[in-house]
Amino acid sequence: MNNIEILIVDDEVQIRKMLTITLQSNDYKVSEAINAKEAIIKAANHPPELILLDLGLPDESGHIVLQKLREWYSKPIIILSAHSSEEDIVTALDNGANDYLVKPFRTGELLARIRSVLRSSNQEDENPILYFGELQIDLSARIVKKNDEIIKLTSTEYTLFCLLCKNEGKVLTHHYLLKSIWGPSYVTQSQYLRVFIAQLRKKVEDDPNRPSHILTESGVGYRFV
Amino acid sequence: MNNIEILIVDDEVQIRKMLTITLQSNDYKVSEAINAKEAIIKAANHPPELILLDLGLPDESGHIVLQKLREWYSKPIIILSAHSSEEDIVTALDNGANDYLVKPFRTGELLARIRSVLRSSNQEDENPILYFGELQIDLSARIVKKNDEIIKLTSTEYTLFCLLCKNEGKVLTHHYLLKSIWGPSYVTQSQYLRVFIAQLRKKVEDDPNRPSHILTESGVGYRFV
DNA sequence: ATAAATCTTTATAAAATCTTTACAACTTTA
DNA sequence: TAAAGTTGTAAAGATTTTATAAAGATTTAT
Repeated sequence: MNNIEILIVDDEVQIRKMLTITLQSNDYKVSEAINAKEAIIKAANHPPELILLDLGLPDESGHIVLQKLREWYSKPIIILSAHSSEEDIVTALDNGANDYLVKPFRTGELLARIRSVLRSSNQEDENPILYFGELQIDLSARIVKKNDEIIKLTSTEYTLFCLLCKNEGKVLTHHYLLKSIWGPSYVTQSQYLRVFIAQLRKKVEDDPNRPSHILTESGVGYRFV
Repeated sequence: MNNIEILIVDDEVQIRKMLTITLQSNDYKVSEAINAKEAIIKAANHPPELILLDLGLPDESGHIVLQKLREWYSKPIIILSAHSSEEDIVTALDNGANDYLVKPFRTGELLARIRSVLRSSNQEDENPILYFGELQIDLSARIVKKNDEIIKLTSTEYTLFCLLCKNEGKVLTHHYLLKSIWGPSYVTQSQYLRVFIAQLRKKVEDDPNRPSHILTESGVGYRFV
């Protein structure tokens, strides 16, 4: 079970049953509505990740249900309908349906179309932000803040700082840092490291003379806490 | 003309002609490719907003073209195919196609499905106007205003500006910007970017010498705030 | 077909960053 | 504590990156 919930809206019990079995055996969580009224209520009370909507409902046209849902519901809606007229299809798509399948449809195709619309609706990017006391590093935005103010770091400074932060608490050797940032042919250039560590401390530390985050491990390397 | 460009990939001249006329009369800008090789090259050199891809190409299967495109192209691809087998449909959808239409298709339905996938790829249904201080960007109308006055941006300038605005606060690398706007074969042409950033600043910033919105992250890329 | 607009390329000045140097300050060890 | 080895810092010089204008090429509109 992957916890993706799909709401089936259809008045025919055989179709609901068939869809439910198909979807459940493909690890979706299913809920059902048998008419327009119930569809609106169920969608509102417990919004699913996707809605499969029949157009031929007993109490109200599926087109109306679609319009009402789209006033607030922005996740995918796939129309399943016995009507194959171009007018129905165009109307439904322009009212915000993400796809339109004519009954009888093939199960594999339905599942593929479900995967397709879920894929394109779930393109949200997660934003991993690291927090260390007054410091925060937004890796996807490539931004470092101290007390909520942006600190301007050069490309190399940022790379070095990230490497230290990602290995919080660990001692990173001169050798390792030089190899990671400047490449294997620079492992002897310890002076680079000293210059950049000093610059970083000047920007990041409250008192660069008594660093509280970037600590020196004499003879070995540096450690971030 | 709304400047939304669609690439038609089909080896049959009648179909290309029909599609071109249909799309152009609906205000789309059209380019054409007659085989797999040309499709890849044209998409890479000048990425369109949407690709209509025939599966039956003379030099290589459309399935392969789809896979190659999806390695970097993230905008909508709609398959147009004479094959209606479930296997073809499922394969194409799982390879990243956004929709699959069986030939012969109805023109109105094609246009509705194009509108549908473009709508969900732009995801700005809720708030199609972005505000940043004195600037506002109407994504659906493709209009940028500064202090309520329309700023005239060329197509490329607008695409670049949109990309920056949609990722407000994030640093976008040269590589990413070049790949998104000019295609993967232009990732080394940083000078393009500098020229267009300069032009954008001249139009958008109060003082182009001291930009307040489009910031430079030296050695990395640009950031919009 | 011509004019206008836009894109691409080139050249160069300015700015930012990196590298190197010199020396001061600190740590470790005997 | 003194000597030796390490580390920190500032600043000058070298290099890379960026900004900008403008000329040439291409595309688009009339």
